[in-house]
Amino acid sequence: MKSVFKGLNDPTRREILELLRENDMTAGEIVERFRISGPSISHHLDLLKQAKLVIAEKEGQFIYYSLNTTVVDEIMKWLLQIKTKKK
Amino acid sequence: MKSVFKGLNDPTRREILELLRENDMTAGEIVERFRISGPSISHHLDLLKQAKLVIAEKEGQFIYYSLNTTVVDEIMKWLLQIKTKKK
DNA sequence: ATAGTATTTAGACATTTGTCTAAATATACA
DNA sequence: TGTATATTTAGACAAATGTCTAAATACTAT
Repeated sequence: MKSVFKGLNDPTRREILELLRENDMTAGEIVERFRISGPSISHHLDLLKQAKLVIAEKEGQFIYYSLNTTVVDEIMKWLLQIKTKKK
Repeated sequence: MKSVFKGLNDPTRREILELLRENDMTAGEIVERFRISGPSISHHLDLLKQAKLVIAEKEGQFIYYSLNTTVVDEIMKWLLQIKTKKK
């Protein structure tokens, strides 16, 4: 939960999630979309992975990243709970 | 949007939101619920206010804080969008 | 084996963040 | 007016964060 909020709290990471909504992508393809260095993107991908917001799968020399939306449900549940004020 | 994610990215602030779900509270009442100093809580309240997650209303020497859930809708919308993968 | 490509790991560095204490501001009341 | 209460503002400081370059690892193909 904590790691999910952390994962979402960076514009680059949110943009990565938006990209992955369209298509699964390799780390390299993701890097191409940003002006940030490869290692920095790799670090962001690691945080997203820790938050279980993405899944990484190795295919040969590439690593494919894809969205994992099950964790998003948890956050939505929490937000919905907050939304139902008692008073 | 950015400030909302930031607002949500701290356990103390999330706990404050959960408290305010039950009842509107004064700054002092909120401080009592934590072991953190008054100024620190005040700072968290300020961030929540900037994110428009809470509303502050002065009543005499007290300041009442209450939830503002309209911003939560925005986040939920974004999350829903992420959830609807294209591929 | 060697060289090339894809990606991550390591380490450094500036910025942001969360916390604190001390001081300032605002209101209530005697 | 003066004192107590409620809350914020200011400034300091350690820890966390996002970025970079250089080096390491893993796989492919010549």
